[in-house]
Amino acid sequence: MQTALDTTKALADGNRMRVIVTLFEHEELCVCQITELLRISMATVSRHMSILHKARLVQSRKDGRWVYYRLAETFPALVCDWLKAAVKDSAEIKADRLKLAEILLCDTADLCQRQKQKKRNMTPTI
Amino acid sequence: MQTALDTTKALADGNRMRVIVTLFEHEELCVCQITELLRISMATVSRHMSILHKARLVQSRKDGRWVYYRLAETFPALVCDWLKAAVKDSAEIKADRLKLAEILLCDTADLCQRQKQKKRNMTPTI
DNA sequence: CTCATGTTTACATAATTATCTAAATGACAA
DNA sequence: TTGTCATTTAGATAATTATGTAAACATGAG
Repeated sequence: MQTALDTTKALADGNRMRVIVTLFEHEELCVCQITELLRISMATVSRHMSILHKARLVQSRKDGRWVYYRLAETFPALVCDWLKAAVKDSAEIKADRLKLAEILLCDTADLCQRQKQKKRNMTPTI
Repeated sequence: MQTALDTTKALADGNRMRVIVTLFEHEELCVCQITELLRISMATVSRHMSILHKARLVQSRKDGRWVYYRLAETFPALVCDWLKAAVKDSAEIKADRLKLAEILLCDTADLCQRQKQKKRNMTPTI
């Protein structure tokens, strides 16, 4: 039962579900692209991807300094079919689709820069 | 996406998953039968069933003082098929199968009594 | 109605999970 | 090597979830 439970637990988080659904439509995404999509810290994205990986829902490929994630071949086909249908009309998912189209227009390296940029532009508190 | 998320969250707990899998094989179960199976407090069982109900995975029927739960017609068929296959060889689920066979031999009323009995037999701490 | 009984809800607490910042790791580039 | 950059891991904290006890609710029996 643990394996099935790992699967449901991995999918029981909004951010992780958004990543999975996005991967239905885009072969692979690197961490900084996902970070830009979800707008949470890169460290948190990394932890989410690790949970998805341990549940064997995604697999990763390292290309230089970048790590790309894609759906794993072990992703349960029936769950995949169900989820695709279940989120078809979701407003949140539609918004992600548009957002990702924008993100894909950017160069990957620029995206990562953008993360840093945000930090530098932070108005110091106090 | 929220509906899909409610589904995965509802299934992302060991006790709730055990109940669902048990309901694959038994048309309906009352709260005290589930309580006896899971060996947690009746109040907690009630909350778990409420979560499953809100996610539209189970439906309930009231018969006098008893409440019976069964799989809902809205339970996603693909998830059902996946889960059945995924837990087929689970030791935990097999044990539940045996345990439930025992439970079904008892009269429903007696089962509830048994819960009380346990309390009375508790050796008082200090 | 009153009482006993099965279930649910309220409240408090323990356990788990999500998140951030900062430090560590691994890989390319100069 | 040394520095820089993308990612991961550590450590701390906030938020969520699971659980038990006790009180409230609902229903059948006398």
